Amino acid sequence: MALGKDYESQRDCTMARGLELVGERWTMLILRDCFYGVRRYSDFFVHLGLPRAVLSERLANLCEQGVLEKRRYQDAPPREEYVLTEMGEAFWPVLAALGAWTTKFAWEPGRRYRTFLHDPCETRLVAYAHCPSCDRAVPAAEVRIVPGPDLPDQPATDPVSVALRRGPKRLLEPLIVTPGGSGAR
Amino acid sequence: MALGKDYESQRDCTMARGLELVGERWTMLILRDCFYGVRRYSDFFVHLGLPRAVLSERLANLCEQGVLEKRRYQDAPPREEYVLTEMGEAFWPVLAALGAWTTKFAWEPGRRYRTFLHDPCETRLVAYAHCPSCDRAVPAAEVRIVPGPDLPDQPATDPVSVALRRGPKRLLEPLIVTPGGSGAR
DNA sequence: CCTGCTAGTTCATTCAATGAACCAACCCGG
DNA sequence: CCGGGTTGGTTCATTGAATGAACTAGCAGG
Repeated sequence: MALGKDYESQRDCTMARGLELVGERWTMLILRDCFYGVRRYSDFFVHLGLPRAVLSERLANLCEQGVLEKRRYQDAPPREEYVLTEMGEAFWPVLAALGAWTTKFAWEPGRRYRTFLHDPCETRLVAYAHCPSCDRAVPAAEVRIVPGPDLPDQPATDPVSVALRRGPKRLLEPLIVTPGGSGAR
Repeated sequence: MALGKDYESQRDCTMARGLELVGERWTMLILRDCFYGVRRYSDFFVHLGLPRAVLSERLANLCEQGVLEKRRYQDAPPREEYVLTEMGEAFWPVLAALGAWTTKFAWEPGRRYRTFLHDPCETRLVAYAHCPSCDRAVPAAEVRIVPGPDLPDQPATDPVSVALRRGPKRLLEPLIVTPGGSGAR
């Protein structure tokens, strides 16, 4: 599987679950095009230059997941368009964060990169994880990982999953992995 | 190519460029594990359950791009660890946004999802695109797309790229694509 | 009736992911 | 100094997805 969509071993993680929805090749670029205002099959096709079969499959998948909605905007001749749902529009922070990260750390000179400004004030966007209570940006080092609830099913038994359930623990702290029960490293 | 890494047709877009760095299958999950505190080859391996060859290739790639650093933390026996660079740590908002999006829109009941809290105040994180000037979250509809600079090389000629260069334009506004010069739709 | 446009489907080929096996360096215990 | 265990890989046959080209279908307009 190539950038296949399942990550069966990662059932405890929302990020992995998200990647099952949008992590396949081309999918995020299709969503980006939706934000650009692209709505028609043929426009996605000419802009992205991907195989038609892949485009069809991805669009159908995104509709099925509720990220896009396919709707008829004209009856004669029948024409369909793909538009972002509320869920799809809510994906914007992910793309904004990705674009901001690349702009800062992987900018390649000599390319005509588009930029994104806050229209009213013409300021370049940034993207943060945010704490609604403190009302400020939260760096990874201040984030606590909280293991998921105990459920009747069997939890993952690999040493790393076990260590992550031992919590509490913050991001970026080295994880102490104990292979089989004794201390390591 | 399966979630291959190049998107040659998308040279004008920082998001596509970012996906060339981290968009391949497994790569973002490796980064997530780095934030979890995983550092050793064998720990990535047991936790992710991916083929060793893929893990080796992805780690080498991330090091080459400057996202991770491979360093020896012990000489006898020689042991290596992979840690996030400044660039790698700056990727956190992308993962946070992805996790928050999934939590809100694609939560599957019956899974032991980990959650992420701002440790000092125990508040669940959100993620936004942010305007440093207005100091507030910026929804997609308020964002202006600014075409990249004019450069000596040949710009993309597909109708969608042409339409995007006509700007100014906001995200989510339907893009008027003119196939070959006459109005469409 | 003929042409063109949109929105696909089908299919042979290519290339990456998978998974199992193998390998090498090193430590430790006997 | 021999054998077993751990770490950190590499190699390779197999599978399955992406690619790209060809083909199809519905409909409008002339």
